[in-house]
Amino acid sequence: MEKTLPERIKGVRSPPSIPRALTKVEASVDVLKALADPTRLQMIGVLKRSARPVCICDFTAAFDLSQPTISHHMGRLREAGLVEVTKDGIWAYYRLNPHLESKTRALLDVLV
Amino acid sequence: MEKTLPERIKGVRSPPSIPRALTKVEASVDVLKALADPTRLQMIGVLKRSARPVCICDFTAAFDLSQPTISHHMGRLREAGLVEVTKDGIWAYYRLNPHLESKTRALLDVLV
DNA sequence: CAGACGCATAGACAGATGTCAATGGAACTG
DNA sequence: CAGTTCCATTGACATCTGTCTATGCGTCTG
Repeated sequence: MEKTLPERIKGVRSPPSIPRALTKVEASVDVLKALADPTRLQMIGVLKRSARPVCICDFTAAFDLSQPTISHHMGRLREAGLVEVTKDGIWAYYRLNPHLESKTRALLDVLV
Repeated sequence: MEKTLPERIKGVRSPPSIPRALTKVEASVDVLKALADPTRLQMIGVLKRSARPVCICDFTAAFDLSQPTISHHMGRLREAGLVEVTKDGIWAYYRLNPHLESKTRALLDVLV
């Protein structure tokens, strides 16, 4: 990774090409992987539109998926740094990470 | 998919929640899946920054991946409608799809 | 304290994904 | 025409991913 497109070497035939530097990209990929699932993208949409943190039990009720699956998806979003959780007694409330990088924020603004 | 967060039913304990409509999201997910790979995201970056179509042989030379793997990744981008190919004799030139939806275009502007 | 409840973790499993070597096909060259 | 070159397709394989059931853990309530 992180290479430069080469000049065409095999000069036998007429060479085309456009050399270019490749950019660092790994961080974006982690966020994209986290968002590249319909359930998780909808979850993020709900959280982004919600003024207050949302109880995860509401997602469990809203999607046709088991409670552990919902928990798994939210965990993926948490690992990617997209959401934060706060516990209140028995409940877990999730909200968008308020300290998202501006690039990530811009991404969400486009997506949801 | 495409549901509404329910009113909290189990009124035994104090209920929280924020009902909300979930949005259609499938199209975005396909694009996100196509972009959620470091090789493909770099490819898209190169194509986006390039004024002219880029020969796929340049990607084969630039990445430490086999030719079939590069071809496979470019195929994924093509299936997602992100790039177009034109053949010139023996060579294949790829460019960004010039008719991307504005939302997709905005996504790429944020990402690369 | 005993039971109920919300949520996370563990384990299992099918299907998708990233990678490569081998092959095939189209187009150019001599 | 025979050989070469570029690229896509195929088949194989290990890993990742999404899903479920079962279980465990912390918290509340009677």
